[in-house]
Amino acid sequence: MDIRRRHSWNLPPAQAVALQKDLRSEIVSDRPIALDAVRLVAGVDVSVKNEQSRAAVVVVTFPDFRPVETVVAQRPTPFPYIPGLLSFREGPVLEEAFEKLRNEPDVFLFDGMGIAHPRRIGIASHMGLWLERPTVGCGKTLLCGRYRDLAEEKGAAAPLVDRGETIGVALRTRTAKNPVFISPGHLADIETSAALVLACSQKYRLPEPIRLAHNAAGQFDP
DNA sequence: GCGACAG
DNA sequence: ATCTTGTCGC
Repeated sequence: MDIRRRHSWNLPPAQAVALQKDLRSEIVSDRPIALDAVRLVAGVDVSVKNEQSRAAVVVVTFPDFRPVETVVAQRPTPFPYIPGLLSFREGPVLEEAFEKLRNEPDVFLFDGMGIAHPRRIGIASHMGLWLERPTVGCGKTLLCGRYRDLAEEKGAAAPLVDRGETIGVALRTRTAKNPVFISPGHLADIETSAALVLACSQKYRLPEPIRLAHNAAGQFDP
């Protein structure tokens, strides 16, 4: 699919932070996802091994998760892992993978944060600006913010709050398992983002599209 | 200054 | 993320 390149990824950390502060005003995080109209959901993930990064995007039907397309891309890892700057590490290889996509997913699920980020522009939000489509962040561990204890049952949720601002939700996708952390990426809101992730969670803690992308990105031979 | 810190 | 075997529990 056609991607709107917004800037170079090749920036020193200080400039990357400045760029995030500049782009954050463009993020739309209060727009409900039209869940009734969702037919295709994409799961996005990146694996890294020996200086090489591999991205995988798996498109599945919704709400029954039949795989309709898988694309992968691989290239040298261009940027170190710096908390808060993940998009500059994974952005280049993701861009390459997205360009190979023949389908136009209604929404993209990312392994990582959306606005639940110190500058409110995690990888799901940032790539949302390039994709110009609804994106949702689904992280396994917290980058910032706090939340109250939540019930043990699947579906239990608690607001994720940072500096007095509600930036997402801790959501239990499996009973008695650790919650995942959901936040809108772009063109989405907290409530429908959480509803979508829950609807995509079947037998495992991670929503099906992300799980499939994780497998496709998997371990590989550099 | 100190602690925290997606993948 | 990745390095890594067996092992405890449903």
